Amino acid sequence: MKRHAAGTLGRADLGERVLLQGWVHRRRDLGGLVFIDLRDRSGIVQVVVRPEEHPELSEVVDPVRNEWVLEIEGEVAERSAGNVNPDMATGEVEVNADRAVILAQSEPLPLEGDATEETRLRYRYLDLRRPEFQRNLMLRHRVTLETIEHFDEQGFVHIETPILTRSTPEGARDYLVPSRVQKSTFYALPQSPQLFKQILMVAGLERYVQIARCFRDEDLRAERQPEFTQVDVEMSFPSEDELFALIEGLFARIFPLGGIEPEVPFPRLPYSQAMARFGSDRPDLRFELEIVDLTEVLGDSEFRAFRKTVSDGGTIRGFGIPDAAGASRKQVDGWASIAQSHGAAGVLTLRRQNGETVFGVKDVLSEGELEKATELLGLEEGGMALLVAATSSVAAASLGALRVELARHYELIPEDEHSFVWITEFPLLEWDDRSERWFSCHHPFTSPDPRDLHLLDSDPGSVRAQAYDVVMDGVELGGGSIRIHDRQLQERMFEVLGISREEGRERFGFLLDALRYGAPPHGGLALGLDRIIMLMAGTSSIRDVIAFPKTTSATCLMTDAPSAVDTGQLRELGISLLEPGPDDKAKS
RNA sequence: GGGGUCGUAGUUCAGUUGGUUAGAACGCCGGCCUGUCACGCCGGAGGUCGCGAGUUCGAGUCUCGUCGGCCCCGCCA
Repeated sequence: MKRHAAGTLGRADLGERVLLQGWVHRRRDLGGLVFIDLRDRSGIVQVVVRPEEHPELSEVVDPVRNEWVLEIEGEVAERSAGNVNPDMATGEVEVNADRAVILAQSEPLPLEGDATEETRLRYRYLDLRRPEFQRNLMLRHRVTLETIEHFDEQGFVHIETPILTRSTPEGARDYLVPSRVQKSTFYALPQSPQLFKQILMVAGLERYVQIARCFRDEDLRAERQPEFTQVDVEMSFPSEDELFALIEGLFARIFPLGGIEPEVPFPRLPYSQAMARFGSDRPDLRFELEIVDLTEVLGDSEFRAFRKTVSDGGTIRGFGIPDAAGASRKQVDGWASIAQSHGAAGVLTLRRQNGETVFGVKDVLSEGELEKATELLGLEEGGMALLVAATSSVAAASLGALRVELARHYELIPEDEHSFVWITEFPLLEWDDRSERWFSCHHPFTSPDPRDLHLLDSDPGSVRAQAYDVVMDGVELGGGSIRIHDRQLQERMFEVLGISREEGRERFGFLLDALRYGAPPHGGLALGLDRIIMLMAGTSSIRDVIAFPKTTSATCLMTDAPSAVDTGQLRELGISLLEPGPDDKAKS
């Protein structure tokens, strides 16, 4: 007999003989009557065992406990009116069992629904049994399929690129894999298939897509794992508009699977504006709290901290929050420490109460200054503004973080709304004080904006890139750029980045070579699949949409990876350890 | 690398100013129960208070160190 899906049974199956196989979700033994909620991937159905009618069956079922695996045969029956369970998808019916086989026993689970994440990660296979996890993984499956199909329809080809590749020590730290055959050399796991996809364009594939695993040996966050999945895209002869439309089309197709209907096309916001108005290159636009520049208005005030900041080239910025004037000293202190963690000295408040604006520090601002600030901040009765005086980047970072914190605190975020936005015109380069050189904001193959090309030598910091990010609800979902396809320009970029001719040859020679043989204009982007699913599933950590994620210290609690290896393996690789491992048992 | 927070029964937690035998719920074990659906009722077992030092007559509680989970900063071209 064919196996039936427990969660799909209903009135349509009345009188049907069914075979069920699944887990005992819960067992209720009333003595002369036993109920078993049997669960499989599709859901749960109630099975009834009547010892009086089937004594032999009763004997089988008697020792059964939660999470044992059973095979049940029986007939689908209607529940009498008073016994219907309206909270259950299959609540109108039940299965009268006449045969039962124990397929597997189970010890009591070391885990309940509300277990700590540590316990849940150790017994991941048990946690994954929970319906919400199964839903998340099935959603991920669906989105992956739809994504590949979307790109297929647009003429893209799914191509796999190497996992064992070469280290390109610009950017994130590489995961290294020692070569046994070539002693003392290492492969690196790809941080992204960047160079390969560009080379595929040179190879004439024109349109490439890959569901690609990427690896970065950097510290973790709720939305960052050492290995993660990108929807990696590259196309020849592109325009930004075409690329944007392609991704908007994808989002319009996949997000409804999570009950979200994006409005296309997405608005576009230049990076400089995003930083100035929202203090972030991934602004959450579901709420206002827009940042205002008060340098002009307050820079000349009696308040010494303001004067000093401005004379040192800094700025004074802030934003107003309606109905926040009643915030306690303790709350403001908490916000100050958020600003401090981003490098600011603290925060200052402006409160609008009883028709006048009061600054946190008494008697240092003139009435005119207060008036102008009130107007610029849009402060109304009962409102409060938080101000930060600092360098432009510290002010932006602090206020950007506070903007999100305050919106959460005052519940200004409409959780059922969503905002998609393209952040465009990223800077090409960023100065690093420590190593005293320019670094690429995106990567060294990003094309400068042709309009700014003439500034490349005279004022590299103000050159814009043909680079863009796509952002949803304050989360960066992906980013990309139009690439350099001209060898001379690429070599010039290396020069600006302080990468010598020899160095460039050694690290990226194959790309430079490829660019000599008719490289088409090309560009693309990569989307963080884990983050997309996370937002669709409505969770706040990508661990919830990855079957086997790692902890914040990059370990796997289930497998205990990474682990020490025996000395024989190391010897074969020509490796000796400077420090003994954590559980170095000197296995040999 | 830095900051915050948590770690007590199989699980989730409570545990007062340091003071007798460390509690609860769920789970587990035994018994009863024919319409339950978080079934109910009666009884029982279960603890290296993450680990290691220290202070003290006495430490789950205080101090230092250490390990681990989570969040954040740095980092993530």
